[in-house]
Amino acid sequence: MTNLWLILMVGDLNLENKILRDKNGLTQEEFLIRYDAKKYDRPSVTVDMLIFTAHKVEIGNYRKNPKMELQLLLIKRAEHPFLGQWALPGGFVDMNESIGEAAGRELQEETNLENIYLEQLFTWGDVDRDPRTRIISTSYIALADQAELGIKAGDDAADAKWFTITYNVLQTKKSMTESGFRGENSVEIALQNSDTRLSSVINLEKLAAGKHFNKTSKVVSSDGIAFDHSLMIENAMDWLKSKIKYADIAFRLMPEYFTLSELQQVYEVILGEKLPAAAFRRKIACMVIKTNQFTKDAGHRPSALYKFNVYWDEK
Amino acid sequence: MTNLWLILMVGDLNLENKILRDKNGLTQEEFLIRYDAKKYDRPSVTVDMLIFTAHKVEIGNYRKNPKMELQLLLIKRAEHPFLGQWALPGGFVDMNESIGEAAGRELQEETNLENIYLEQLFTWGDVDRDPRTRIISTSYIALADQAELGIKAGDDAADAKWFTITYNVLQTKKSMTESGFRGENSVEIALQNSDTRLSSVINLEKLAAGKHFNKTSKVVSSDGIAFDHSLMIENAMDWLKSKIKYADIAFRLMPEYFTLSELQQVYEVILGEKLPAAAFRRKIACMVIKTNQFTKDAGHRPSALYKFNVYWDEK
DNA sequence: TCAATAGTGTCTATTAGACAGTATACC
DNA sequence: GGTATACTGTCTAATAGACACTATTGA
Repeated sequence: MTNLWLILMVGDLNLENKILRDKNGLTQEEFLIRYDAKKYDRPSVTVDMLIFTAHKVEIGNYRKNPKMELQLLLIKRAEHPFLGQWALPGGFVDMNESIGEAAGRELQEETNLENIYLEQLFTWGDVDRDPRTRIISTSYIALADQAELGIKAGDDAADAKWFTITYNVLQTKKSMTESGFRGENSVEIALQNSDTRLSSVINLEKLAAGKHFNKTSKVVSSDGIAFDHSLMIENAMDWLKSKIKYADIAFRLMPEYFTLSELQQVYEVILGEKLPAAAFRRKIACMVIKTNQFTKDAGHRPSALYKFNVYWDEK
Repeated sequence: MTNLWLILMVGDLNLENKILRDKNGLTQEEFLIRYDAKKYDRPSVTVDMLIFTAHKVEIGNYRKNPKMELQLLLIKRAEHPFLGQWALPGGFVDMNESIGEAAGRELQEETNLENIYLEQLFTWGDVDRDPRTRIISTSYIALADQAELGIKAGDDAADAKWFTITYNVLQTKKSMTESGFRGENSVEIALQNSDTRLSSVINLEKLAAGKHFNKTSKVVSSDGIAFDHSLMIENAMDWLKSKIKYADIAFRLMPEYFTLSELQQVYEVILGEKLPAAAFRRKIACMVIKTNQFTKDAGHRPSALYKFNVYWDEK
């Protein structure tokens, strides 16, 4: 049934193919009827979701601004393999949905949110990355505003929880080789919530020889994080750190109205460094629109509320 | 056999899992023995290679510098589907190789080159993107120096040929909507060699509403290009255009020794615009090392030869 | 009044683009 | 000498960081 429909569609799109015959004398229609999709072993395909949000934590001082934290949604595995460990939300791609649709569906199942920022990051295809069978997985990043979030556990999840994530550079090494150099960085991904702390150490190596180089990342230790998900998390953090410099991804973590201080804190928690306030305000001025609203009860001078300027990029 | 080995490996890596039992009372080992990988239909997985090189074309004037062109390797399909049309080199991922290894293998089969720049771009997972069966494909970009290239046809290829590629913005439209705006660009990907011209027009739409936006790309016409490969090509060109601004990818297209004018031409052909020479030289000064060699027989003032500075990024 | 943050103004150093001007080969 | 390209110097405008300064609230 499905096969027949496909043949018709392709036939329509490529009229000239109707008369072409291959080395066996078959037309495209005849070829497709005979095509045996089960001829080769096939891997399973899944999507894994990196759902981030920015979370304000109140500090016990009425004067002080709340502290901004970056959070990631993880699910405690209720099934083998990695039973009891924490994993990224995700699941198998159905045969009748695109991988982007699968990502959207998983996101909806976990957060009840549609229409939020969602982007494909990377496809993980190591042979032994899943002990069940050969599974290839595409990671997607989703950025959500805390205000509109609600959490619903998926069917293979005992528990879904937000973890505050920090990216700690433990060590950077540089050494010369005969033909180039070797750079070795080791970073810790720490995930913390009220009752659990997860941690993974990853070694990032850059090996340059002549005009070529090789980059590898290896898990040194992974405490409580399932599969190769600590690599996916490191990859996503790295993506955030670099993309925030030239794109508007920080705004996907903000509510509709926000202060420039809150926005700056989001930049700082992702980049892992303090930024000079005056320069920051000048630089993002073109990306925001000032409203005539102000914060209240701040314990100090109130702050103007801003909105994202959707047009900032369109000269 | 394979299953058993996996179980042992996972057992070793996750000692605490040995005693954990799931809701059916199974240990991880027992679960994995019972796991039926054939339970669900699975898509096929392939890799598609975007192999680029920079090619100098002599001009019939002894004084004039040769013109730099960007070239892409395509293969004329000898089999259904899309028999007789041109496609990116690629193939199925074997069950015992990672997708990165599959990309490296395909690259080696097509160009006889190993150890050249290779990076994953995007995974294409639309349900109907291949008329044979559900096929998910990951595109990889490879950048090669023309000097070290040799071409060998693959087994499903009647012919492998280099095409000069140009990226032509046909139209840009911006219009306001109630809640945001719509940006519509239409670009032509033209591929030309001595006896064939291929062309595809693609519509890129950016739809912004409130703080959210959606990007879509659609093939308007595709003349002689198989599958969704014109989308892959547009995606790769876009990637080149943006990444060349902050990374050292241009050098992957250069031979070991090159002039700054040649380098500038590579930037210009990728960006599709002329650059001011003085500013260009200042900006890339930190990425190159001047040698004491010069070009000869140029018909005009000779040019100093430079090498890539592998350390440029490592403060 | 003061603690804490919000927000602005100015100086300096850096850098990109504009553009003119000099240099040097080959015919 | 003329053509084409190689390469440099200088002016200007824009911008990031440094830093000092002012503004505004709640307790």
